[in-house]
Amino acid sequence: MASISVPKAGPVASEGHDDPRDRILSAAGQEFAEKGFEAATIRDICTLATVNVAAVNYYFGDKHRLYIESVRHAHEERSQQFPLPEWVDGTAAVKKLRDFVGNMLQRMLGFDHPPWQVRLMLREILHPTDACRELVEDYIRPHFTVLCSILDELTDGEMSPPEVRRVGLSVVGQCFLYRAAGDVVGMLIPSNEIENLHNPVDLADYVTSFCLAALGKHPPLPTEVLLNQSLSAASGPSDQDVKSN
Amino acid sequence: MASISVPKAGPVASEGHDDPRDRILSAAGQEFAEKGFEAATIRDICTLATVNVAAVNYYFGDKHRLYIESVRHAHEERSQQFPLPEWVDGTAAVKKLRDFVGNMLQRMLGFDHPPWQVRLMLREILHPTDACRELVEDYIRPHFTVLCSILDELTDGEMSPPEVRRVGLSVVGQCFLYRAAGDVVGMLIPSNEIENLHNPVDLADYVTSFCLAALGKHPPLPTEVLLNQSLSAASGPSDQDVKSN
DNA sequence: AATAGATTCAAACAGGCGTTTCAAACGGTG
DNA sequence: CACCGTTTGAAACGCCTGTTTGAATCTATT
Repeated sequence: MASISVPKAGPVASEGHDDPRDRILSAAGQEFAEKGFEAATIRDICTLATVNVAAVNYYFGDKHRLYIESVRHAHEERSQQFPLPEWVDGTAAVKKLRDFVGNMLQRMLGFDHPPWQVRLMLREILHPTDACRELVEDYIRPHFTVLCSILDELTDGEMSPPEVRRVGLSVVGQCFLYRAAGDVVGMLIPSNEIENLHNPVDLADYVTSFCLAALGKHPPLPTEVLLNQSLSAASGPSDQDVKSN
Repeated sequence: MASISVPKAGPVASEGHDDPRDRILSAAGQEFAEKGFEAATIRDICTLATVNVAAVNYYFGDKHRLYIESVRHAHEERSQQFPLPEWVDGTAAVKKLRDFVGNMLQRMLGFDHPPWQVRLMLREILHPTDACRELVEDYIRPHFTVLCSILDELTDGEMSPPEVRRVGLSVVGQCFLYRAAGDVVGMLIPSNEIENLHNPVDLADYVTSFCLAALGKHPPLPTEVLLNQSLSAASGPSDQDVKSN
């Protein structure tokens, strides 16, 4: 009784995408991302995954453990899709910052509709549950650490680590708003303006410029056209294709 | 049948705080804020409000309309608690910006634990439902408009309205991160650092300085001690009071 | 082919949910 | 007091939830 049979808990578990376990994980991620833990139902998940309701209990034990696993699955997948940029030695810190911001915005906002993985992770960030700590340590902290090291390099150690972290949060915050409160932003800003100024690419240029100007590494802001050009020109292997290695 | 009896829909509805309708509204706000729409149960709400379950149907019709009303109730209460700052003619734009940011952070982060009103509104911002549009028009847009006018004044019209809005979102985003993703921020930053650098007052100084520096209205960033002093000194009457102790 | 285990399935379970019912209690008015 | 509309109360109604059951089916080894 109750001894949740763990059928394939071994390391070699899921490869084929028609593995029922994978299908459940994927369906659960989408449902949890869209409706949240409470509102998503096991029946809907199983219908979407074309498996019987009992399969959830069979593979994961219960709904809560399915949720935990689906969050892990989501951020592992997303890590592979958008790996951290890597730069050759000697890359200018300014370019690194622009690449990083571009990568972060691409990851957060996506090209079109952001995939369910991002929305699921966002839910966990906004209303943390057990799955949060792992998400932070495996996914968020590594990214944030890279950002801080870029900022530190950029300012030649003029700022203390705590100050660097604060600036890092400023950078993240500017991007995060669009992801977390995107609907409200869309209500505050005319739609044509959103396309022109608030798309991932232009936003990356803008946020970078804003940050550089604040740090005194660039002229003050209302000179964006020039900055856009210089930054776009400077960005060799552009965003999104970061995984050039 | 089903003609939801609206007992006191008239203008003079609720004053005394032992009005059952008010008690339900308050209890519902807390429950919805803490658990979300789906997870909050009418039975728990009614227990908290010390009324019978039937009272919800009697006063509000159903759970959904109770939710809508509780969101409205929350942002109306919060608007009174933290009204927009008002300045005498001739107040420096720099000071206005600092006041505005301070007010926003106090409203978002509160002195200690943010009250349920803020958390309920946050839920609506993050996962908008029917109640969102009203929240935006009555609460968020007025604030954002004030911020934009301050930024416009600050830059002497050097920036176009769209550019001003973009800078406005940068300011909001930096504050919003702490409210929406506060738990994750707490995991990324050492706790003593949070108290020292990430409290509402110091954050207001920092965000203001960051923005001013980016706009070229102040020296670049790593000179915060000086800026802090000048800004704090400049802040005359209001600041909604940051509890002067 | 036979066996043993892993996996799937339809069906049912107990419990909690939002909502409704209808009678009792209330409170001001003739 | 008797009246009547308003408000409260305990109990019940379906419905849907997560979970479990036990038999049927598949898969691979003997």
